Amino acid sequence: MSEISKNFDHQTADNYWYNHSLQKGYFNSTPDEREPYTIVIPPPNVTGVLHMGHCLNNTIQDILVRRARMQGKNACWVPGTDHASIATEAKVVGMLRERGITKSSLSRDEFLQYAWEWKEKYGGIILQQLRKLSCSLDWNRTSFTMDDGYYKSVINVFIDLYNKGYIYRGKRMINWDVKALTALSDEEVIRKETHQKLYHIQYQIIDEKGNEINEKITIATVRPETIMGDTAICVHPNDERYKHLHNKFAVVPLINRKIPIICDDYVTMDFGTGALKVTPAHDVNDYQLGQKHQLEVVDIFNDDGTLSKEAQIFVGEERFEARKKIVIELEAKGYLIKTEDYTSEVGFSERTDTVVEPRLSLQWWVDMKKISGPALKVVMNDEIKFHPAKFKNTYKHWMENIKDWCISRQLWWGHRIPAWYDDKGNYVVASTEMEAKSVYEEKYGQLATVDCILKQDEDCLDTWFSSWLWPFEVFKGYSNPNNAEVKYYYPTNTLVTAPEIIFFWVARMIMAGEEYMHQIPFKDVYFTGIVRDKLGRKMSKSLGNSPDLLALIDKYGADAVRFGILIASPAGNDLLFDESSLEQGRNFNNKLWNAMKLVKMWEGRKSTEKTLGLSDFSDFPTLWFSNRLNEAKQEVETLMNQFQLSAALKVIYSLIWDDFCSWYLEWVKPGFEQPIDKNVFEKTIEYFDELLQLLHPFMPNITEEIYHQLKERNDDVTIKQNTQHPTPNNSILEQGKLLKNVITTLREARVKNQLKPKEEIKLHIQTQHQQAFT
RNA sequence: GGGAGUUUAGCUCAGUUGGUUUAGAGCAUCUGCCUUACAAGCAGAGGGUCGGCGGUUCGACCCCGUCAACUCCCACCA
Repeated sequence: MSEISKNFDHQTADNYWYNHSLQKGYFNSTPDEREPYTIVIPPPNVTGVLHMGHCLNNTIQDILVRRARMQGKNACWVPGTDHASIATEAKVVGMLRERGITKSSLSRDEFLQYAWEWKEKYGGIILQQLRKLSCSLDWNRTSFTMDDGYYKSVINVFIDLYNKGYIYRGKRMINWDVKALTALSDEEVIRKETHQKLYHIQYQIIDEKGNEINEKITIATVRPETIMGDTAICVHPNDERYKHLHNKFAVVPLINRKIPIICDDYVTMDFGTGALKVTPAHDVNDYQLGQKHQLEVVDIFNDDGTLSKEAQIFVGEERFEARKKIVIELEAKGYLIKTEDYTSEVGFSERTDTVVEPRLSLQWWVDMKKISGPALKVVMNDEIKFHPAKFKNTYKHWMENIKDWCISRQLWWGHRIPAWYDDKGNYVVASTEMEAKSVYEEKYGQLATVDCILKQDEDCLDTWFSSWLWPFEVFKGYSNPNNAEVKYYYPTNTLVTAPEIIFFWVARMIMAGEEYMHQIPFKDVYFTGIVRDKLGRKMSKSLGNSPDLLALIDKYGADAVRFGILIASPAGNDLLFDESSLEQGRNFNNKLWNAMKLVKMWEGRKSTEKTLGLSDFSDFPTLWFSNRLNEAKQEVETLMNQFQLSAALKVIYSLIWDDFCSWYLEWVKPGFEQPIDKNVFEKTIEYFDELLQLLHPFMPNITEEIYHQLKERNDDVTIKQNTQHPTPNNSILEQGKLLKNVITTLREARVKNQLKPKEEIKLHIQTQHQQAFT
């Protein structure tokens, strides 16, 4: 060991000791006779860079895994990345645009080649960053949701669910992202309060024969550009104002289409004018109304949100441009009779932040009622435990009102849907073209002609349709359910994830686990808080309030970052991130470092004589501290078992700083250049070791380094097994408290009465102590 | 509109099946100290009528009611 520096140098510790443990292969796992402890990482987006959320999430996982490893379990933490179809495709499209290439000028294969190149180049970044955070992942097991085997399993799961009748193809109202040209699930739509205008538009009434009568009806709408898609006007059956218009017709302004006036109690009489224009192609509720009343569906939009030929007017205009223009025209022609300000919630795409367009489309769906059955039960009966438990309510509510899952995405980057179509719209589901042909022939007879080829669906599957297999597919559990690995590692132990993806991911993993492994995928789910800034705002790129994590690691060290984020992270609550907690972590590092320096100074001054420092009160300090240590270990054990990691760290922090450094070390500290009792010295090293072991899962680098600085040895803290913790002796602990009080009182007395410091205190302690303990 | 949750020191949070807590911790603040481990430190100090009101009780931060504020989820009236 080199000379001990004045302050702790985190960079040495971060780099050296972490690489050292990696080289020794401590983090690699293979099945053996030990009890396994398994965590699969929530795979970050392959395009991602480490942010504060990852930092919190992965620090927690690393703590759990390291602790299990130190308890002698076979700890296995599986790393990997998610192909993240929408996010990645957007990045690749952006990259191509910078090079002057448009996606539409490329073939599917050409595009995918660029995408894979991009993935190879940048896809590993986030995993490297996890190393910087000192995460003890089993790197040999790194998985990717589009690895060959994984890809095939996803496809086969689709085929299997289709054959079971759980997957269907249906025309449904979906959320359409006009920028990404893809369908979005409800969960990917963010509703925002938006200021709008409510336009009151007048429609001419005509009778059954088509003759104009002297009557008009006024509807209120925020979307005047969709009137060309109107196929009815709806009023409440009991609304006296409109009773005389039942069974009459109205004329859509500007395009003069005749539409019926229908009645439905869906309409709210006192909202707007009490009359509703019905546009089945462009509104979810209107679509349902349309189905009920068998209305015509007129789709007036193209994929990209411009008006189609069906609109008849403003064809090719962007939807919001068209809105402006149509308002002008309606006003000019006297149809617009009133405009009022109105605020309501509008859906925005989570990915592109454009206004979502409700749209009818043929999509692939999973019938969730058929597959979700056991997933509710295993959470409600605590077979899978949620921490904190309050998320059970949220989960229950969603599961009981579960809706079908739209799994097709109009993207190229992802798992291509294994459906094959002929030119008449017949289709079959099969894993390859060859297979598709034989299934086709079985189902529909011979292909009509030799030229008539089957064409594969252009769409990809939703990203979550691959990641819901993650807990078993990283062990090849679908393709080979009886392989030794999956049998050993599955079910995994703990899932650590964000509450935001409880439905996207957690619920669906439980369903997939039950469906294919006939077992739950994990026993405990720990939901972390959301990382917010000091002001309580969610961290996001657009706000620019997300600090550069790697810069923070450089500045404070990985251990300090881990400490800082965890100490500020109360169980079950959001975390308000503030750099000052990292400073606290750095200071704690330094405190430990200096405690080590102090103890090292005594090394050459061991004496066989009883030569206690400040006090001469026999063996009390060691007796007291060993009991205090055991007490704290029990507290930590209890807290860790309840997933109260932040509280456990606080216990360790105060054990080390207050009890060990401020009390114990001061008590046994010999006077300047005085010898120290050999026994006490050895005990002190022993306590220090145990403290390092306790702290190691939280702050692996400094504990590893001090462990080796303290004493020459052949092993590492990383694999050291935590020692037992006997029940502490309460009367000794009480005596310790008493003694602390006596000393504190004396110190106060010193301040007030100007007593001399050290010698006076020593004297007083000796006499007071004898009174207290003899 | 429906559901869940929160409200304790400047900030972030603990807390008790209701009685040794005259309500605790960390951070921040203030005061004094560069005392041979550590100023990234040490020794002290200040700071809360436990969201408001009412009730149950010998006794409530803890239980009940009510009001208020905030957060999240779900559904949504054009």
